[in-house]
Amino acid sequence: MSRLDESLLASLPPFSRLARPLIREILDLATPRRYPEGAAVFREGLPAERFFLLLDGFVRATRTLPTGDQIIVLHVSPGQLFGIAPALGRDTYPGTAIAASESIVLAWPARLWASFSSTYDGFATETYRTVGARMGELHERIAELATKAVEQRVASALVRMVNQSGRKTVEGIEIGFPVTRSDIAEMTGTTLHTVSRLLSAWERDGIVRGGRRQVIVSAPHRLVVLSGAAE
Amino acid sequence: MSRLDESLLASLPPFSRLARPLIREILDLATPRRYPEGAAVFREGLPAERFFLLLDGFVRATRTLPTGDQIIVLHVSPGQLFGIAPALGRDTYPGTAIAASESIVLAWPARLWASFSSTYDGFATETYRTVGARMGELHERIAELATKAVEQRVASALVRMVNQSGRKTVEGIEIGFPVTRSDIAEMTGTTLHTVSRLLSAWERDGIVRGGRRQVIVSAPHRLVVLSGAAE
DNA sequence: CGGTGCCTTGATTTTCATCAACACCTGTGG
DNA sequence: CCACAGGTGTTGATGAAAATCAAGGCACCG
Repeated sequence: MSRLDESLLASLPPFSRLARPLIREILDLATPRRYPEGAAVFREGLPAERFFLLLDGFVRATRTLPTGDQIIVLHVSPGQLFGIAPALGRDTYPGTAIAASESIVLAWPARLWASFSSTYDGFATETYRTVGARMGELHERIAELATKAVEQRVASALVRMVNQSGRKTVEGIEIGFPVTRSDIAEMTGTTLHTVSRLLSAWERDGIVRGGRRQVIVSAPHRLVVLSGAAE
Repeated sequence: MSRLDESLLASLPPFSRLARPLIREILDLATPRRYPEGAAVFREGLPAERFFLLLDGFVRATRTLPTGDQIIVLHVSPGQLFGIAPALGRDTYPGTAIAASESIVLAWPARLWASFSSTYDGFATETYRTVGARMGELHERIAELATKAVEQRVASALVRMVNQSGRKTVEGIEIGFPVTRSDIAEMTGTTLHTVSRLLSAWERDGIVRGGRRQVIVSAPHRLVVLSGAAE
């Protein structure tokens, strides 16, 4: 297997304060892995033996309830750490991580967490900064679920995905990984029927263009308005 | 002001691994404060100048949306750290903290965070463990809001409060701080009308007894069933 | 070329927010 | 000490939003 290049990490927050030789050390401890679309990186409840960095692709974090319903908690974008249960003193993963599109990932054994955070200056700080940001998003989601109507929630979810993974096309901005109506329903706490109706209506209005497992947003600003975000 | 006793902290997770003299040091750096019911410990968006430990009472963390709606994110119980924005690399508080009942709190300046976590072994680890637990709760809440019906959500909220703050009385278990119907609505993303109707119905069924700003749960197990928790 | 997964659309039903009115408790100030 | 105001709680009537029930179509894969 070819050696990984240091530039992969140099610009990412947890590593940005580190000198090249240190990055080399860290990289040499990592195992690169490839996951095809739909493959699980780890599963809810299993021992948290590793933590991960997403290099390329998109990963979906889901959670299954005792009742059997599943919800999509968040999407991980390239450059982000995930599965950082070890950083939070957990010994099992709180959710399942599935590759939303083909993904390339670096994995480190959980026991290295402690040495990374004590040895590499800024590593822990930067990581906890992203934990803080993620908690902020969770609060946001809760607030949204508690107060907003379904239409606004679906609009928000699309806006979020566009911001995280949008790719420009001639038709508008395309969400960068396959999404089904049912996925969107699991993100917003509604049903695929309602999502389908909303997308159809928006398509008639020229706000989005939908395809099979695909959404292209042609009028992002109008979607933001629909989402009821702060003006 | 009288000197604080070391035993206050010795049994609490972030300090439990520390020797008495170290606890003394930490305690001498703390400012004790008292907040009457309804007083704000800190407010959303303000510079996070301090972090806190709740010694006695209950603190409610709320968040206000651009639209003006307010939601109650969580309740802090005695022995827990809160306002730990500094630990997550934030320089403002993400929410507002209000004393739900008269509360006694220790406050430390935010800049001490870094030295605490590097100097005192286990302090950071234990704190991040509680951060992890709190994230777990947030996931839980999201899942609940996304999949459960109002009745189950209200039942869950009561169960949570009972677990956190329940006091045994002759009539059943009483929630340990004043709660209005409207508070419960803000926790569950519903309206005070619906909460009132549910509590009335449950009172007829002998599951709870309600009073002004008070809830006593007489049949906790039946409430757990209603909440749709895992069996 | 049959099957499965994904999507759409209509009809019906349920849940819960909203609108509305009133009762009660508690503390305050005249 | 009483009146009254503001916060709290109850309950009924109504309507809108979204889930559920139902049926079918289309695209992709083996």
